[in-house]
Amino acid sequence: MVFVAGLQVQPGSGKVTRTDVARYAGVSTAVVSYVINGGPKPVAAATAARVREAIKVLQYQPNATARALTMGSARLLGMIVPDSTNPYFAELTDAIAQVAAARGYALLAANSRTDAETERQNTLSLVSRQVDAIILATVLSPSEVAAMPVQGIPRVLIDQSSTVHGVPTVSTDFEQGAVAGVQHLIGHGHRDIAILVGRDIDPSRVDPRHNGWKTALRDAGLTEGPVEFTDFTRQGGYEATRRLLERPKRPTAIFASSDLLAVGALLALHEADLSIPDDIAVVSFDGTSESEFSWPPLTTVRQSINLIAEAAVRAALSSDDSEGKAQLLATELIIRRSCGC
Amino acid sequence: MVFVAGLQVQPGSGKVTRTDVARYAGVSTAVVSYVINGGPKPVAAATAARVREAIKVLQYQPNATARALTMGSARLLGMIVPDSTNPYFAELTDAIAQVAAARGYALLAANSRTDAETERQNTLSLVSRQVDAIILATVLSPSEVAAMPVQGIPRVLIDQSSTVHGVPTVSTDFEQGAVAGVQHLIGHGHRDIAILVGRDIDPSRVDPRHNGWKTALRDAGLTEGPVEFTDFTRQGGYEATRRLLERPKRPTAIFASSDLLAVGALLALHEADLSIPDDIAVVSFDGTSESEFSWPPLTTVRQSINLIAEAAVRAALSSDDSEGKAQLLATELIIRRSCGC
DNA sequence: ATGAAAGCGCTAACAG
DNA sequence: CTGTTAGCGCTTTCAT
Repeated sequence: MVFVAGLQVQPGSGKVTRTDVARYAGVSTAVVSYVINGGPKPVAAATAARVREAIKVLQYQPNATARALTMGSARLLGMIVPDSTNPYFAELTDAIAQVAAARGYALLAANSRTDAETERQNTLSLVSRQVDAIILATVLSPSEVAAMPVQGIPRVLIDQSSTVHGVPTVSTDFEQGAVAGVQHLIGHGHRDIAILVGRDIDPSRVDPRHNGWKTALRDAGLTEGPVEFTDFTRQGGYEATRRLLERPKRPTAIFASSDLLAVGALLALHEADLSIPDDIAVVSFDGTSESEFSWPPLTTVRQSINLIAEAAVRAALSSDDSEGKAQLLATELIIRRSCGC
Repeated sequence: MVFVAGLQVQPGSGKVTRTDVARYAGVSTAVVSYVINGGPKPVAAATAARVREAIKVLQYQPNATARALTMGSARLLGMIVPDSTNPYFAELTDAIAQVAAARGYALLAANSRTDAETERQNTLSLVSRQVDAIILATVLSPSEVAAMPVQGIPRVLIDQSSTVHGVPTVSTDFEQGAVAGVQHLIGHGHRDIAILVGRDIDPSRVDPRHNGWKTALRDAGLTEGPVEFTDFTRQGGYEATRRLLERPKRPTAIFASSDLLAVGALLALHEADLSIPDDIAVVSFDGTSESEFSWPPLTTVRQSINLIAEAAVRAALSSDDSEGKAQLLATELIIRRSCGC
């Protein structure tokens, strides 16, 4: 315990409030606010210096909770993803946190574990914590999303193409990306191209990547290859691929709708002693770092995580509805060894 | 807009406060608190029912910020990791969030990007947000950690063996784990075992896994194999392994001190057309899901993420200093194909 | 069993 | 340029 100028001071221990700083600097609490926030009123240079000195000596840290109560904003963004350990979402969450931090916002991320009820709870929790907006990769249907009670907190949908009335969407153009990936395989001469698709909670919803695969095949005059639905995990990709290999006729190429699925597929293929890409070629979707270091490295349809992060945060923080539309971001085909180039 | 019992109600839009609920239910705000929190005062069954009805109709969500101000706790835990996209930390963060959620706490996670200054900023940010505790995988030295002004907020160190006075530590027993992994390689007959180690910001600090490797080698009467320091990334593992392969004498086995490093190593090995485990065996550390799906699947020293999460949250939330010590958790050797078993 | 009111730390309108 | 004060939404003591 230290005594400074007759005041009892315990740097770093108990909570130091703005009142302590004011007393130490011999000013009112308002003045402390003015110097901390640079306004709204001017403060004499000498006074400001005394306040700053007091802040330093007392190791004062403003209480963001109190500030949030007063201001009606905690400068906090919320985010919900279906699987926070999926590298794609891990990278995306990180990117969004960086962009948000640059604007002075922190990111409170939640994991719905691909469960509707958990997502609802996550949403309620974020709402009660007064986040300024929620960036949401939902597992709910548009009508269910619309029905959530969010106290007027803005939301931004990511990672899907369907739209919810009044809720802006920022997403990769899954369908076009899938078209590009499958066309690349077709360009290699493949006629029998399978697809691995994530199973959706809502069976009526179709993955746009599935549509893109169909489109590319149809446009090339090819018949649709086998389709395997599975969990959006490495294990899911592994199991789906094993089922694929048990079929009477083996496809010559696989389009996996995520890196995770592709990584699982690779293992199944290796275990079956198949050579990649000679016996069977693989193209995946996402372009996470993991796809770069698999064996063989995956040719992949890369989503631009940075652009999504930028656009999502901008949409989340823009109060004007000028951005109330759906934004579709382009993909980039990354050529590596798994396609046979 | 809806009118209920003469009151103007807009479910889901503007903020509904406890005052609105009280008015709608025809009670005082105190009573609303009593029924929401189940105390501290009893409420007549009929009154409670009216309040609950009002909450439902108005879609009232308590304001956690205001509650935090009053209670002095936001029921929020903070966490800082050096790389949130490293699957190990992604899985650990998720596990901690689950454990925290079970106790009614949310988790605010930050990424220091292995940068000391960023970690300091992250810490300050969490402190000002009044988190109840900070779970920290630090890149700072013990004295630097101790020097941080944290306003008395408790911290728990994870992912390291060194201790900071007064700060409890929960960590895997890195050294023993490394010993087990290297011994396994020795048991396979390897005499020339290299190690891949993460480069530390603080060069004076040695990775306990490095020590474990030395110990196992010494105890077996073997000379130390080559050591490669590198970034704690897949790319880092890749580059380190390429350097390893350029050396005059190639080791017959590699101990990688993380899955990420091992995955990078695998790619370098494949590119060099080396057969794993025949030409060169690999054992890694962590036991993330990624290690299970690489080719070949990695024999790995698994950290118990769930135990770490449990212990870290318990330590973070226990005010008594009974847990003020260092806890070292045991590892488990997972045998897969990369070691040659 | 219920209500009135103080107070958590901060901001900003208003007054000097 | 500086100070006083009301109020953000909630909890809880103290009255009734």
